[in-house]
Amino acid sequence: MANKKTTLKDIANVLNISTAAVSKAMQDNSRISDKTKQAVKKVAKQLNYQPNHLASALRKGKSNLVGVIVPRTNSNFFSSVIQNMEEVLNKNGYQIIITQSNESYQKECDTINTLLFTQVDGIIASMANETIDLSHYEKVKMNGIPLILFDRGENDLNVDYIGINDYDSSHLIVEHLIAQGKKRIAHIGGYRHTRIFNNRIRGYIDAIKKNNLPSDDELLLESSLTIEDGREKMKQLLALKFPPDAVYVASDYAALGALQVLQENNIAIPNKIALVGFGNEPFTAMVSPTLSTINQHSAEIGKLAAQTFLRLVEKPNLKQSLTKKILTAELIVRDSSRVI
Amino acid sequence: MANKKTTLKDIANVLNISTAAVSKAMQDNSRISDKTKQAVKKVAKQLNYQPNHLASALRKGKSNLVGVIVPRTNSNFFSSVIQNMEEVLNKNGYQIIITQSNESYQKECDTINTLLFTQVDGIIASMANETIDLSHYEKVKMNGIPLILFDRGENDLNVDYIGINDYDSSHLIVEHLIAQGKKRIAHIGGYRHTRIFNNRIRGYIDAIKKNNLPSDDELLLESSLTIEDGREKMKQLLALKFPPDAVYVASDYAALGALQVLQENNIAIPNKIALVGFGNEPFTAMVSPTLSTINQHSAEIGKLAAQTFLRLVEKPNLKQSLTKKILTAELIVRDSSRVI
DNA sequence: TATCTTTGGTTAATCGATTAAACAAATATA
DNA sequence: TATATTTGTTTAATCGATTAACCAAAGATA
Repeated sequence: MANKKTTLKDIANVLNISTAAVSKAMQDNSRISDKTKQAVKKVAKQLNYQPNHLASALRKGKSNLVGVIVPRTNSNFFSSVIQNMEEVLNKNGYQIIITQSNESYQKECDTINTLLFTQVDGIIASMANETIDLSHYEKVKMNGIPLILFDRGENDLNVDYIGINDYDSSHLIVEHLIAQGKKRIAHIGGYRHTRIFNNRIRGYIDAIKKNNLPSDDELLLESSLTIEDGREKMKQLLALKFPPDAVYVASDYAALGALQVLQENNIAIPNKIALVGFGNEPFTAMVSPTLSTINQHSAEIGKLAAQTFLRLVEKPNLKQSLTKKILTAELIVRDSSRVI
Repeated sequence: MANKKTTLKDIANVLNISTAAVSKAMQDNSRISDKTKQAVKKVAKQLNYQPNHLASALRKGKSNLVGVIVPRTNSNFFSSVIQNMEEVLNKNGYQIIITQSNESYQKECDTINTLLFTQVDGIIASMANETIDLSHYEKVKMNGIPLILFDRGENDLNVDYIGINDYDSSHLIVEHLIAQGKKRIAHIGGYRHTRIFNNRIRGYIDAIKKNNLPSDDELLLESSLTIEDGREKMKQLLALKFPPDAVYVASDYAALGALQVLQENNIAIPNKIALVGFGNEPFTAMVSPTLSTINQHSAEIGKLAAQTFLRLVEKPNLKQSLTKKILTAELIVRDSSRVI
């Protein structure tokens, strides 16, 4: 039994017809007789025929592959976005190639090269923390394939973006904390150069001002928002002459670190210090006390990103422009900030 | 500015040489003069040439793509395995396509079809919980490309496997719990038809017997090991006439569910009931009390799987056989089971 | 000087599927 | 009956990169 893969030609030889006829039969072309179609399919099954995707992709100029770039797959947010994206795309005949940037600019560049090299039909990405320079993304645009950003995007690229209203989310959180009687609210944020974190910071500052609360520079910290960062920054806040009575952390992971530090110091949550995270990672409902957070609608984002790609990929002479789809985030109040 | 992608032919036209010469120049073939090579590379850069991977893959009969199948990407174990696998493979010129089976047999079949269709050069997989029938994996073997299993494998497939010594891990855990003075040890396990869970169950039973402890059918439960299952099964154990004084859970997620139930019932951990999980997910070090667990060496598994693939893919007339690489798991004792 | 080697390419076939164009036979239409 | 249309299929070109085989010119060797 030869191990060679079966090709259209093999089927054609068996039936003594042309490969063209076989190809058309497989596609149910109306110009091929039912008799031939049935014969072709029967032989195809017998020979365990697997179409060579490379060949058809080369000929058709389409790989039916979509590249997906995320900072990491191991957060529930990204993994859920991916899963929903995949569902929509699979249904429409596309496969996805998932890659991780690990928050590294260099890895993101490499990854984009790889995806272009693999001839993907489009790229759906969420940018790494480190990324400031955008030339690698410009390269994607120059290639004429759709580029869709989600969550971590950048206006300057002038492409489609799907995300939540980060600015308003900060208002939601700050006003919720004020309603709980909190007066000195700190923010452990991400780095300003990332648009979403910048928006959360701006939202925080404006909400503080709007409500006539003290806006103290000491209360606003930037970090990469890992668990370790959360611990570090929380310690910093506790060491202040006037520590905050509430802390809004721009990521659930960092919030978890902050939570640990509070518990290690036997600080009553939420009475002494209230805590709110961001992202609605599953563990936020599982830690004790349960953590208030923002639901980012990951499933919806995944689906919308996929649909956007599908819409764009149809357009022959693609010329993308900044098109934002902003979902309304939802505050989930749990024990860590429910004073009552 | 035309949006068409540059091909070798475009470069050849500019320089008035053959595409063959260009192709060879790009590969630093010794039969091409340095002058030509430099000229080619210069023009290639100017025209922003991106080699068409489909074409070269088709011609060379190699896609340099490796398919990876995991139940889900959002556990730290799988995400870490993937990351390490990716590192090794990237270094050797391979890209990976990550797919998720979502623990579904049907999705796993679809996924394999997709990967074969995409002409991957090999598949590295960890099987879905649901999977019992193995014919889709047989199809991979018939295709003549390497198949490597990790963590969730199956001897009957006769391929390479990388995992830990699950059977011995159960002994480690049971004996640790006995050392803490525990006498009635329960096991919330996975389904027996999955080899690794079966091994953990066998290890548990044998360790119990070996140490002359009561082996009570009520103390051994099977489930899919989600958080929800953990909660459910823990409640079941608490409802027993003689509840256990220690519970060994075959997954950290289910252990977390069990932990919640214990806390909701104000049961002292570990004094009244000790708890041990499996997998060393990061949250196990973050919950309170911290959760004892088994380190599965995810990084090592990822690297070994990748290396195994690289070794196999070189072999022209591949004929795989059952080759197991078993790593020694390590028990991490934390507060949930440290009685002293 | 005659022959062999080396250098630096060119030509043409190939990977497997797709598809525009051509064509013969059967059927319909006038 | 003559012409037009439909049906079913074949031929041949194509996607872009690779490579075996070939070739001409320059340099080395006897």
